[in-house]
Amino acid sequence: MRAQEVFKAISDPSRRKVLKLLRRGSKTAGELAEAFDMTKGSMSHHFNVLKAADLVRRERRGQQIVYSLNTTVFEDVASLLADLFRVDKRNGEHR
Amino acid sequence: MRAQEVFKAISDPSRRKVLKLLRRGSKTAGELAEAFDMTKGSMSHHFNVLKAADLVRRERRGQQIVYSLNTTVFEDVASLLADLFRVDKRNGEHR
DNA sequence: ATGATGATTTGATAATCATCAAAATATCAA
DNA sequence: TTGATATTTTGATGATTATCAAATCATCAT
Repeated sequence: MRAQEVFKAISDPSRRKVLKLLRRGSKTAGELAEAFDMTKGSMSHHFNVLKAADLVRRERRGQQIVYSLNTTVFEDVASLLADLFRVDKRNGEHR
Repeated sequence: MRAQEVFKAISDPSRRKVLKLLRRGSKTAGELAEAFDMTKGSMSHHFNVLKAADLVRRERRGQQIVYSLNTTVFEDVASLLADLFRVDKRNGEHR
């Protein structure tokens, strides 16, 4: 997993909203776009960022494209975050 | 907690490195800056971003300033992340 | 008060990013 | 193949961000 791409992806509120919308189940690009006050082109950009971070899956179904959450990445992100905050017990405070 | 500021803060590799350095204990601004190939001014900028996100504590000690991890935010970030990926059991898949 | 040291702030610049409108691609249906 | 629909890609623009050099601020020691 690329921490860089994942955190960048999550740092945008629109993209977090997309992820939230996908919690209830997969949705087409159009369905997702409807929930935003933004052009479909812009939305497509966000989808790409989420895909690059491997946070969503993409699947074509006829003329539409269905997006879904990729929950397997969650564990990676979580452990990465835990690692980031894990205080080292050895070695003391600054003096 | 401001999700926006926290995720933005964490999305930068230099800032994540700062957090990692602080896991072993508090460090002065100068000590932290030494670990980077960057001016102290730039580092100070990163410190500000981390502080704004409440990810670090800042304390003056004489003529130096000591930074330390604020681990209490960790729980907030973790639960926010969990929420983001929590799949809703009710309501089915896309049809 | 003066100088030295540690750190932040400011102003400028280049890079990255979000957004739009328009063009391009893919699929379906006639 | 032509047209319609769903979506992505491209090119441009404005906003944000990371970075630097220089200036400023705060503290300490003389």
